[in-house]
Order: sequence, then structure tokens, then C-alpha cells
Amino acid sequence: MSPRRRAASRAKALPNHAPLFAALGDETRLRLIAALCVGGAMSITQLTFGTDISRQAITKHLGVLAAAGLVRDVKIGRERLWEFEPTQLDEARRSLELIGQQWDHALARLKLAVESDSL
Amino acid sequence: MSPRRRAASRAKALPNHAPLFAALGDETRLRLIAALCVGGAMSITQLTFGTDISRQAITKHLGVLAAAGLVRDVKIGRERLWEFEPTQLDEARRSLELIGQQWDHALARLKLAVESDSL
DNA sequence: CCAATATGCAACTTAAGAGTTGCATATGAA
DNA sequence: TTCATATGCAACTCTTAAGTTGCATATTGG
Repeated sequence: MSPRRRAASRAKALPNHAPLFAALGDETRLRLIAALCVGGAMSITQLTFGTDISRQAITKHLGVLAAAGLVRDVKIGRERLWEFEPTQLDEARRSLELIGQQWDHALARLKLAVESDSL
Repeated sequence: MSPRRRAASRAKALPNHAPLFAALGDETRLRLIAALCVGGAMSITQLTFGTDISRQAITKHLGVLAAAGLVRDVKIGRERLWEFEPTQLDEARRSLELIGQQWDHALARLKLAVESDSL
């Protein structure tokens, strides 16, 4: 290792979006989001249909998504309708874009350095 | 539940990006990405610096990131340099955008339906 | 009211993830 | 060559996450 140790911790803490991505990091949950997003608000039972896992499992996943702010629920009579909440998804998108931008900047700097070296 | 059961499975399988998001869903790994993205290629030892976890833990995280295609490594002598790989990150961004678009379309359809109802 | 529907709560099992420790191997430099 | 550095491999612990089962509660429709 070189004498100039560049610590991982030096990087600007891209916010704590880890839990958000973690919420997206499950196939079942991605499907739920897609279903709510395309089909509008749906009940737990509706969301369970066509799935090979139990209603309670779906409930848990909805809980995870809600904790991440990706969905929210409204009680209607004996039903509980869940709907997609786009805010946090946009947030996630933005943070990915930010990383991409930082990378582009780093590339540009590298290129400059190389060019000025080879002159 | 209504007679018209709208199955979660009906939603167009937004590709299997779950593992990709799962790879992003860890604070340590997000930090690693940020570090590589800002600081360029780095060795495991460098990446471990300033972290409160062991080198082996970092190695494992790098393995996860590599499996998701977010980083790649190059062996240089006795060192192994890791660098950020933007392709999959773009992919993740695109899939988030896709979800957002589907949501917007769904909203537009809903609005239309409501308006034509209230006429 | 009563039966069917929709959901909630809690305990439990199983498996995966994060992290550690210990030791082995490879390479660079004095 | 010899030592220090950089990494690899493997076994192990601990915690969390996913999913299940069983039973309780609430609401709606006839």
C-alpha cells in the first residue's frame, strides 16, 4: 500500500440512503411496487394474489416499503389500501445521479492529469 | 376484496434488479462506491483505512459489489486495485426512472377517469 | 344477527448477511 | 535471501430477514 493512504471514510457521506436501496433490494418488494405503481391502490389480499407467498409475508414486505417511505396506506372500511409514494423513489434516483456525476468529474480530472503529464 | 382481483404478478416484471439494489442497500458498500468513485482505483488496504471493520469484511463487500457489476478489480503486482464500474449504476437509475414513468402514466389515466366521471 | 371476508398479532423456523479470527501465500524491497 | 506488506481462504459467531402457522379481531352483506 502506498504511503498516501486514501481512506474510504474520506468520501462525502452520500446520505443514509442505504435503507432505501435495501428496501428496493428484494424481488417481491419490487413486484409490489410495480403492481401498485401500475395498478393504483390495492388491498393486501389483492396484492397477495398471484404470489406464491402468504398474505402475512406480503404484509411484512409492505411494512418494509412503508418504513422506507415508498408506499403508504389508507384504511377503507375493513380493507387497507396501499398506494405507491413516488417521493422517496425520486430521492433514490437523485442519489444515483449524484454518484454518476461525481464519477464523471473524477474521470475528467484524471484525463486532464494524464494529458498534462504526456505533454 | 373486490371481485376483480388485480394480481401483483400481473405487473410487468421489472427486470431482476433486486440484487443490484440489494448490493446498494448497505451503508458500508455505499461508502466504498463513493470512495472509489471520487478517489479512483484503490487497493483493499486503502479502502479499509478509516473504517471500523476488518479488511476481510471489506473484501466481502467488494465481492458483493463485484457480483452486482458495480466494481471490478485489476491485479497489479501484489496489490489488487478496485475501480468503480458505472454501467450497472446507470442501469439501476434507468429502472427507477421507468417505475416513475409508469406511475406518471397511471396517474394520468386516473385523472382522466375521474374527470370523465364528474362530467 | 350470522357467516364470510379482510386484516392484525405473535411465536416460531430457517437461511442469509455481516463481521471476526487464524493461518497461508505471494510479492516487493533492502 | 529475508522481512514486511498485501491479499486469499476457511471456519465460526451473531444478528437480521423472510416466510410460515395459528389464532384473534373487525367489518360487511344478506
